[in-house]
Amino acid sequence: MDTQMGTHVEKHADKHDAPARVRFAPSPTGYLHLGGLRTALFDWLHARHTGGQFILRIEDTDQSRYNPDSLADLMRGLRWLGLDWDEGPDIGGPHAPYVQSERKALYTEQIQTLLASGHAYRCYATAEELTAMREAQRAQGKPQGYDRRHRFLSDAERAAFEAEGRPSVIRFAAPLEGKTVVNDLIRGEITVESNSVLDPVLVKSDGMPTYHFAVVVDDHFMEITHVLRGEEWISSAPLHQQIFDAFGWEIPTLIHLPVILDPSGKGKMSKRKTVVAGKEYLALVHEFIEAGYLPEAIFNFLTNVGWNFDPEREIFTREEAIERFDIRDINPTAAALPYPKLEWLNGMYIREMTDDELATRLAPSLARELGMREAALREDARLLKLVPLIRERLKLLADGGEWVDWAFKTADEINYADPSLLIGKGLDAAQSAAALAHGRAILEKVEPFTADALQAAFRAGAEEMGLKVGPYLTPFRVAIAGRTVSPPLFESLEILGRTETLARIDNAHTALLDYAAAQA
RNA sequence: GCCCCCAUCGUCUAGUGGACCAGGACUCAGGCCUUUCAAGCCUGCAACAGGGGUUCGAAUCCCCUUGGGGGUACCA
Repeated sequence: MDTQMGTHVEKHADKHDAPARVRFAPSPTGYLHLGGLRTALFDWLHARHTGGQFILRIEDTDQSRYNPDSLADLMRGLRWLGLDWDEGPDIGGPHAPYVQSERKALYTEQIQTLLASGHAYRCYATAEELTAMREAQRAQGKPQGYDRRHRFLSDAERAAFEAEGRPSVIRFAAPLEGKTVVNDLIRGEITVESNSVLDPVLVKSDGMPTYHFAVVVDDHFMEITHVLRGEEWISSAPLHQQIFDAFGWEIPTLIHLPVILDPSGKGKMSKRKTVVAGKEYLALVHEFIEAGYLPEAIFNFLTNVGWNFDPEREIFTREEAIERFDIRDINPTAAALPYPKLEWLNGMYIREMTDDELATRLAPSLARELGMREAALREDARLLKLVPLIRERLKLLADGGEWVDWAFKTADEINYADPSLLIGKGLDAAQSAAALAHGRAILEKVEPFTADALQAAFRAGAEEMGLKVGPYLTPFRVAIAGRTVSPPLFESLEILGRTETLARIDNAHTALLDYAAAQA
């Protein structure tokens, strides 16, 4: 940290360096996606950087959209990335509860202030009435929005509606004149005509607050200092500003984060996986978890979209990110996620792991794929021997199975559906079969049955047959792994052992001869 | 339609008036290495949206145009 005092260029600390209270306030309507996780990450980074608090608050004022699986998914995603919260629905805190539907009494109490000061009023318009209004506006090419028809009701008119038993909502009475200025830390002043805020609903007819009202009340009472949220909220920021003003409260510092674009670069990222040019792009956090992405990689990746750790360095730890993160450096430009870079990063993190770490991280999904118990797999000697062979070949943990499954099968479970794969480059079926037979003799007698000894013997064998090493080895590779692409051959043979290896060579040899006969 | 936000390589970004004929990373192409595939190393392609200003000097400041995005609910 640069803390040179005494020079005239000293960086004076301002309020954005003080311990901040930052909330992540999702609505539990669906599964957490990468855009939401990025917002939470920036919230968390700022809270941790300043030594403040990261608060989780659930915005469930729309009960019709409530999804019971959502909260668990959300918390799982945050925990997976290591974003621990200091206050939240599960752990409570000084401003509990942290679920808006449980805070209804507070909103009901607070709306009285606005009603009394004339900053809010009851509106009795029905849904049908409002729909008709909008249709008429559209037909006339006018801006659509509430026309304040009940803002200036006389006492008699109001009494008539009440007597009728009409349900009502409470609307905000926006200033009719002047301009409203919203200050966004990274975008500067955003100015709109005050009356462009068309008296939105604050309290619905069921008595629940709308988002706009609840967010202001909660941010105030929870003493939130910084609000980081998606760019899609810019247009409602003037309303929030006006509500804060109506209460006479100080608005938190606002930072509207750039939206995350679709991988195609067109429009906001979808909450479901999208396919662009035949490639599938994931969107939900649980999908990334299941696909075998590492939280370290996602953390690193997301941190560098909309903010930049260091122009000359791509890989960094979370501690380093916390140290350097500064909300003032957030970039306001919308961004498409560079997915190929994420894969690269994931591979980088995999390559940094020790054998033991990688084995542990691989075990759960691999055990499932192999039909083994995780504990049994973790103790299986084969796993630890395979890990160094596949480490630099893995992009995702979930790819582990296709690299190592052959080692856990028996000879009869390896099938050669396409025997032509057993043929080495530049050879024909007969030559490859001959190579197999030739190598089989080596495998029978080589001592010890280790990678080094096998390598020496096979190199000599290739020379003996007048073949290049690559084509000579192909039949063996496919014979033991069932694929043309596999971990290094000699180490693989050592893991398999002599007996099992010979069984596979024999099966492959037979398959190849049958194939040659069929061709002839 | 109306309101608002944004604008550097294909993508993520550095750049806050001169150190920039614009730096890094991913992707892509070529090469080296090599038992397959990777990894690693080397080289290369590739951008300041356009037009006006301001200034001795603009990627950087201002204006316009264009393009992209967001919003326009008793959803968040």
